[in-house]
Amino acid sequence: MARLKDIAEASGVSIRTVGRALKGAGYVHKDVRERVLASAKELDYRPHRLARSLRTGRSHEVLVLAGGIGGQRDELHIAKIAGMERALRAGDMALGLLFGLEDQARRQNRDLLDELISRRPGGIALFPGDGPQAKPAARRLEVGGVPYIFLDHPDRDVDAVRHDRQQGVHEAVTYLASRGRKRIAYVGVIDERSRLDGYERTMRELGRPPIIVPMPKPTWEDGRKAASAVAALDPRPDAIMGYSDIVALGILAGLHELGIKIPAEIAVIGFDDRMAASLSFPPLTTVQQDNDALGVAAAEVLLAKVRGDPPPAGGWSRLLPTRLIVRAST
Amino acid sequence: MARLKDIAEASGVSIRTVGRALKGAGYVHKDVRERVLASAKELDYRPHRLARSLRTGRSHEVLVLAGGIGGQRDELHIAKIAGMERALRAGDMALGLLFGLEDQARRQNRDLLDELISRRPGGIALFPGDGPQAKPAARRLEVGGVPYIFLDHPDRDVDAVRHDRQQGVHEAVTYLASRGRKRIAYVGVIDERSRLDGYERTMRELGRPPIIVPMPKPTWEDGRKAASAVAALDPRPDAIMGYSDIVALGILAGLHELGIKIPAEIAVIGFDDRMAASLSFPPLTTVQQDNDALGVAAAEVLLAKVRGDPPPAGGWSRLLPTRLIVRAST
DNA sequence: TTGTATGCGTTATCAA
DNA sequence: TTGATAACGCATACAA
Repeated sequence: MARLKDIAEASGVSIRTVGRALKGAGYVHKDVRERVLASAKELDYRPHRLARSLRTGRSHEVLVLAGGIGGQRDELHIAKIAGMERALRAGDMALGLLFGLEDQARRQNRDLLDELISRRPGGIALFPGDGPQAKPAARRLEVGGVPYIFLDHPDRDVDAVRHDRQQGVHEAVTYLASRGRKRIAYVGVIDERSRLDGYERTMRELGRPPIIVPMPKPTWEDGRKAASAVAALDPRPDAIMGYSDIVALGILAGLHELGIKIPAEIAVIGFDDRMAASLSFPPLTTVQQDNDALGVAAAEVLLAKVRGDPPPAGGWSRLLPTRLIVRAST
Repeated sequence: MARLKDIAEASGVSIRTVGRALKGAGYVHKDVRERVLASAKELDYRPHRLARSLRTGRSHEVLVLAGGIGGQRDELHIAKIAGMERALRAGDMALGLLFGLEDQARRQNRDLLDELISRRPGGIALFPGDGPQAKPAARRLEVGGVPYIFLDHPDRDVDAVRHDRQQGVHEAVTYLASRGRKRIAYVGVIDERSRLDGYERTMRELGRPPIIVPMPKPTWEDGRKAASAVAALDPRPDAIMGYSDIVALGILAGLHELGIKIPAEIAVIGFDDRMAASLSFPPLTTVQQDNDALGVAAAEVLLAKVRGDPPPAGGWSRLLPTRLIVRAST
């Protein structure tokens, strides 16, 4: 593979001149520049990124730490990563990917952060559910001078790009009301505030009492069980705002078992717009999060941090809008 | 960050000695070695991978080209990538990830392969659906001396790790027969041979005539429509082997609309074990492909190629078994 | 058993 | 406007 030296010899100038000509900066005679560029093209020159990084001390790689338990193989990750990669590549950065370890290996996950830093990346993007807790990890990265961004991490104290879940639920519940639903229940775990806050706020706006059916874990099975609980309420709700698509699909299954017609008797809305939401019976209305856009936003923050841009007023964190996808379950 | 030089100064020896001591090869006095190792630990020494690679000419990175149209955000990719990453890391290799471009940018995808090669990776893993066609891409990589592996690519002429789809269908259809199903239909696109071959072979084994319901595209909507076609057959099939989970879930929806009971009247099996398969009503019996294992296998082939191992008898390609996951749809 | 010196390909310093 | 040359951190041929 062609080096600067090869181009220099081919075009009869020094290496330094080749460097200037290719970079486009500094004084280079027009004729010389053209000659050099021609040689470079001819030899199919590609800069050796390693050598460049070694010399400048600037990394052209962003490391992404994905995974941890459960989330490790989450389909929603891939779109975020794809968005990041595209935006990073446009900014002349490559993306390196690592996965966290299982739960029992917490200590090894701490070491993992060390390893990430020791690879001297230009920046680090972290998914929630990784070994190290968010705040200590962020502090460690700040101390180490490594630009970082969290993706969709609930902890407000760290720089993160997030989806506006509260707004998503607000739009969904408002939509249910606009379609004439009178008794809209919320089914979900109650320790996740953003969605629940969105629901309660909206019900207040609508002047209606909230109907909250708590569940221990946001699983399909608990969703299925919750369907019975909802159906047993008197008066019975005519709409359900589910915590997630997984929960909502469990609710769908539970309602089917009870012989309850969807959406005629009860409408159901999910959250996430997983692939499964478009493949259910009936296809599930849901709140879509633009994961590609989230990845792009994360990359943009990282690129800005790498460039040394000053943090914008209000900090680096960004909140992205969500969108209601209406399907046949409402 | 500590360099070899720092350790050398701290322990009062030369850089060369530090190198030998850390590597564990060559003659180093025991006391000296201990002193050096202690300093290294104290200073938290981490080798600078870039410098090492630049010097040795050996890359410690494998690039993964994922994506292309449609498949770009496929949830099944993430498990493969995770498996690869884990296995690569164990082999002291890092994973770099790139995504192909949309269909209209075919020419740019050709350039993409150039870019991959020009980054001088230790190896390259390619997902199907990428811009360059498999055979020319493989030849280009072979000429360039870059070890490669395709993941689940149908083209038999390239080195690839694949799932044994034929075997998966065989197991599924055999299972249906063992559960007393008499008329087992196959619903799918007929230009994909491996699954169809598995079905036809099994029906032959069972001494039954095949019932093939072709569909134009393997989509949920076409699956839904195919359900009517199946239901209209006389005699009506009592089991359906679906081309994929997406198709099978469409079939489920179509059967629900017709008021046909699943699995009492018709059993349904899918293929892929997507997340959606476990979230449907009823949960879908399906053929699981161990994508994590596929990623691991791909990494192993790549690591062997990088080491310069001779190709095993029968070539580098590997075929991985699939597994039937029985749920409530059968 | 240990040390010196060189080069990987690039960028940057400084002089010409 | 251009060219020698040093340096990034590591690995290794060669000398001691």
